[in-house]
Amino acid sequence: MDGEMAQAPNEKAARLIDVARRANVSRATAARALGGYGLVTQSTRERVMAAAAELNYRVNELARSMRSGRSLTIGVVVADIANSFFNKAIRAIIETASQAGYQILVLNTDDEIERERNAVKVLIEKRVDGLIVVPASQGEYEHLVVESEPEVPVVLLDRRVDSGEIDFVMTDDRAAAGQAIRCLVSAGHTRIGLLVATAAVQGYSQEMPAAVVGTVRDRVDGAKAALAELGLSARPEWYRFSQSRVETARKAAIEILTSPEPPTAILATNEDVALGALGAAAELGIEVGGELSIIAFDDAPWAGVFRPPLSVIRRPVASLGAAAVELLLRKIEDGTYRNSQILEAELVNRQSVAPPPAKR
Amino acid sequence: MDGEMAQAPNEKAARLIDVARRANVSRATAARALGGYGLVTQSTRERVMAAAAELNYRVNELARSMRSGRSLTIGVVVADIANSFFNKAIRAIIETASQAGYQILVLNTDDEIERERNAVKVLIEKRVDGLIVVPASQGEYEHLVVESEPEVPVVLLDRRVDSGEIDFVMTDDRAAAGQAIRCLVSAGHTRIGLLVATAAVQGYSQEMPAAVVGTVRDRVDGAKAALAELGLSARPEWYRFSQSRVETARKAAIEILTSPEPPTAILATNEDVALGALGAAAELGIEVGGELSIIAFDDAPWAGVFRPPLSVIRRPVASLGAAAVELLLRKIEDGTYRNSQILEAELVNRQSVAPPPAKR
DNA sequence: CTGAAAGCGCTTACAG
DNA sequence: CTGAAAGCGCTTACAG
Repeated sequence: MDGEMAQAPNEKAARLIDVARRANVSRATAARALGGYGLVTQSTRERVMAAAAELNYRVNELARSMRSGRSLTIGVVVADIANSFFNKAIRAIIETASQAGYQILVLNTDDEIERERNAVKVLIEKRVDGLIVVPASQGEYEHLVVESEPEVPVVLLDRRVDSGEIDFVMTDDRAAAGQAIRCLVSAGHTRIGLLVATAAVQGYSQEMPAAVVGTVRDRVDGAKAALAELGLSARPEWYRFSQSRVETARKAAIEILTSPEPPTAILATNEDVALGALGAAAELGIEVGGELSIIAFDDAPWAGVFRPPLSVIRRPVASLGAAAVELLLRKIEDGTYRNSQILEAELVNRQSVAPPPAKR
Repeated sequence: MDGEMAQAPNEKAARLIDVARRANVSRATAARALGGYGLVTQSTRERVMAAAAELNYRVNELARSMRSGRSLTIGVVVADIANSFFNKAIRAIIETASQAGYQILVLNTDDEIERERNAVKVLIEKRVDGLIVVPASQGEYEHLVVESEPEVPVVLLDRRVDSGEIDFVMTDDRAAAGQAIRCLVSAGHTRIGLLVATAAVQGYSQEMPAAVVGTVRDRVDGAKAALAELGLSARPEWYRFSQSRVETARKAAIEILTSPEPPTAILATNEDVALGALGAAAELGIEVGGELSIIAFDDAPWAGVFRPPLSVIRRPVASLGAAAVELLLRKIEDGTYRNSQILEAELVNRQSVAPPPAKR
């Protein structure tokens, strides 16, 4: 009768019971027809569907979640959503999760442990079914093991913590750093600097900060080990640990490049510090891919277009995001399921690596 | 008594009633003490707080939301979360919203209207308190006016639609494009091409697709109007409308640059197509900031470090995101509040603009 | 195959 | 200042 009016504005949103009444069934039956579970006759289902359409019914997921105990929501806690590596990962996470019917609640921490703790707390209160976290600290992870029943499964992305209890999905950055060093050395370099991005320092420093995250440590250790294997070592003056900001990294790189006997090659551990190194070279009039060789972690969108095209370590970021979701979903199904993953990275040697200048 | 045991794993999560019992008060009183509203004596509050801490109580926001009718969640529907403009905007949105106690549910549409419709539907079902949308289409917006009571306010980001009913926060792209053209013309250019990013086309085309979004149209119209004002016109061969992918845009740019009488300058309407133009120039051995001048929309992180440093139109992306949230929050408070905003963009002329080559 | 009832965990009037 | 009761909108056993 008022079928024509059903979508008029300013009507109270229809509830399940409104649909049920219009279809002349009980709420239970209406729920079954709409939810596609349990048994309903074809004709009942059609009647309910029609009623729902006429009333423009939208299920209240809040109510559904409360009753069913599953929110179909995953919380993502990330260091910096504006970083190109993380945002490609998030894109893959959103994609993979939504295919499975899950939505994503994203929080940013800027790698601050306090904000991470708070983010986890908020997400637990929102009753997410699981958590994907890029942890800010390797040692402080108590907030990540969520004790209550039902347990909230956690998967770490890109980094691990000092607990065997929490699964992670990351790349083999130790091996990747080694690959980069070997590439540089076989091009003839013996003086190789390291520009390392880390949230564990204000500004930048020459010493590795103690609180550095595992992934950062892997990259540094991997580089050092490869160097040692090749009979090389690195001077402290060639190292800088900088926060992940282009401007800060630029200053740090300038120090490296103006040291008495500067390196002829630099390994930069992420997009921001790579940009800093490139900026420093430009400012000092040093030709990249000529006087100075550079390899950077992560194949940022601009890297291949840069002059010279930048040699990079390409990490399988979309696979990493997808794998994190898949692992998390399995853990949501089965609380005892355990399975960390380490994916391989690939060196894409474009044109920012060249033999070192002959002058000595 | 079992205070020490309170955090033991595998206990059922404490509920309000558990806290209430332990503190010897009613649920209502416990809720008031915890929620910080209503009246409670100091000593009662302390007792409740202590009980909550001992039980490691976490409020169930799902239940709270259902009862209170507010989910403290905002839905964000964006074309491409991996685009540097949008992800900086999202960063600002998350920041601003979380300061006000709201969390963000993000969905990606790749500028597909069907996915946008579905995203809005899902978010409504999750009972978000409001929606920030980068709409994929200017004409199809029925799904964005959510009719039921209570109304779900919507703010458009970066784009508007053909409805006066929906508020938006965007930049004055028409003016910005005009500014870019004037900069190019005063450097001496008369042959200026346009490389336009749009989701309204597969691959790329010379004609402007009909379904192009308002922001794209603004940029093209703004450029054309400025050209006309200066007594110049543009040849169709100098125009390409390309989907927002570096590789596609590169091919389109190559066509422009190899046309019989190629332009000496190009205006690129976003990061992806700017990268395409730069890639094309490199491939053709054309020197940017010499033979070819380029201005791009959006100050991507790499733009200032590029060789030559890229001249760009810098849009106030963080302000845009923050403004969208603030507007939305006001609308959530007051359903009748209306207020669109158009922010100004700024031309940052670095070194990719130079006089055209003298040869003719 | 369908329905009546209970209940998820809160908050909101309403009494007192 | 505190408590008993109702209710937000669903789904889940349990009967029939």
